[in-house]
Amino acid sequence: MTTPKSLLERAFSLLSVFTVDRPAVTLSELSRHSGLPLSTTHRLVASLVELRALDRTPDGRYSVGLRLLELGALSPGSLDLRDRALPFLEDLYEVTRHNVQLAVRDGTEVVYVERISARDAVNVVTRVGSRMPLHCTGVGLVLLAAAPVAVQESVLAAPLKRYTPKTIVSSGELREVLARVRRDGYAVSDRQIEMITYSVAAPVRGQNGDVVAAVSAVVPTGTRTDTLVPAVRTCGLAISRALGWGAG
Amino acid sequence: MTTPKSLLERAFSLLSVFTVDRPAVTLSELSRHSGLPLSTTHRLVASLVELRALDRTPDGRYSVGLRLLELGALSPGSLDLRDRALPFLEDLYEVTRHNVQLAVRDGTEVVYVERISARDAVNVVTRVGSRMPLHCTGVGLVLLAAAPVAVQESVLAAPLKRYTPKTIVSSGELREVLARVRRDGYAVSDRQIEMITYSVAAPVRGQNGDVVAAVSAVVPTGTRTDTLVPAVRTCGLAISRALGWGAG
DNA sequence: CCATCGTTTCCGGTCAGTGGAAGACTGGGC
DNA sequence: GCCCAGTCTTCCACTGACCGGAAACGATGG
Repeated sequence: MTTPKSLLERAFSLLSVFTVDRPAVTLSELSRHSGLPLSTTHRLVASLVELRALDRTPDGRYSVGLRLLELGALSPGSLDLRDRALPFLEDLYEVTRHNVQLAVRDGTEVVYVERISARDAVNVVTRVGSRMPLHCTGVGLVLLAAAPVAVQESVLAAPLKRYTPKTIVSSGELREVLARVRRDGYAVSDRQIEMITYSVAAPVRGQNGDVVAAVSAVVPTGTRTDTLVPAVRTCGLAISRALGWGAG
Repeated sequence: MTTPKSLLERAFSLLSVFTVDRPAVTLSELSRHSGLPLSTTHRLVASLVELRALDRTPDGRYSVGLRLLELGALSPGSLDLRDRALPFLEDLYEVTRHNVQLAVRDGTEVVYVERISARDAVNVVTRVGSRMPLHCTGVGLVLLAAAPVAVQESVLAAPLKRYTPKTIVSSGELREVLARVRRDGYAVSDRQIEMITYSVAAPVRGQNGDVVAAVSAVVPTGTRTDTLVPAVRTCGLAISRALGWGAG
């Protein structure tokens, strides 16, 4: 959308056309949404298909290629973290029976790396690979509380997006919440994204003790907390142990 | 590794340096393994980091960026399929308690899209995003049996890689197996990858009835089959229904 | 049959990308 | 402390890969 210059920028602005709501598009749609001239789009798309970064669907449209899934699976968090964490996420899912999520921080955003949800779970907006701001989700709060000061200040300085009446939008309040998260070792995001859900999140630590990820359970408003908090915290600790925290 | 020419090819040959065994590398390793001159590597890597396709780890090495995870999550199979299938995979996992996998076909290979495995499950070589040939895995056989004739012939014509003494390497035998898979509606891969496991796989159909994916359960050799086969087939049918098979 | 929308091909100018070389930085061997 | 080997970063003049307007091609449908 912005004015791209280098070939790589152009290529990525093409890839950025694909979204959850628009997983397959025609060549001219690609051209329009990316702002690139049609012939340029055509040439670039051909190269990307050649490289399997894009796939041509039977109906002539284009979609993201499996090569990118393959590469994405190598991103930090997907490789080691995901594999080691999955069994414990399963355990947590057994207890909660709603939604269980694993996320890492990328800059000033949360990226979800894994998610387990029940067929009849409260519908959650997040998916694997999707992004959310740090200030309003359970995992976001945990990750933000453990982030470098520069990142925290950067988030606190920017306007905080409101999702519901309960969303924290005051930087002062957010500071307090973060302090509480650090003290307690877990975060609660109560109806900050949707008015029908709240989430409890706990940190996951790597070998050197740094917070590398966060686990959370998302449940319908009204579910009792007393068993949920220990379950989520235990899960976070278990994954941390599996990652070598407190060992060599 | 080949002689790249266009910028995109160069960029992808850089990305291809990353593997499961080598998830983070230094700049000069990147240069060496990709065969690109150091300065070119440096410039390209800088652009890729700018675009978040690569990340710089704290120790100065590079790893695949979360942007690629995000994009990969939009690939066909990851988006609709994965989300709809997950709850049913959970159910199947409850029954088997070992490994449950969901895979799609990409050319003449299987790409795993989702996997659930127990902490103490038999160790399986596959991961999300990883590839395997079509002739020897349960999901591969299901997908190959339903693939266009051109793909089948292409696989049958090429030499079939042997993994264990039980791996099918004769194209004649493979033809018979494929016919059986089509007739029975499921596939069994008995110790064809590792001598300690076998897998049962069933097709997943999309709205128009085409096979779009395959589910499988991987269990230790010796586990009884009589309950496994119906469970896997049922799971395949359930996911197909969730995808709109047999409806509008 | 023509109009419309999407796709593919063509081609000369030009500027983004190239990569050798030289300089900066690190760490570790003695 | 000094040197050296390995790694990373910066610089810059050359050049061929990329650009994109235009025009041909091909469906669809009224």
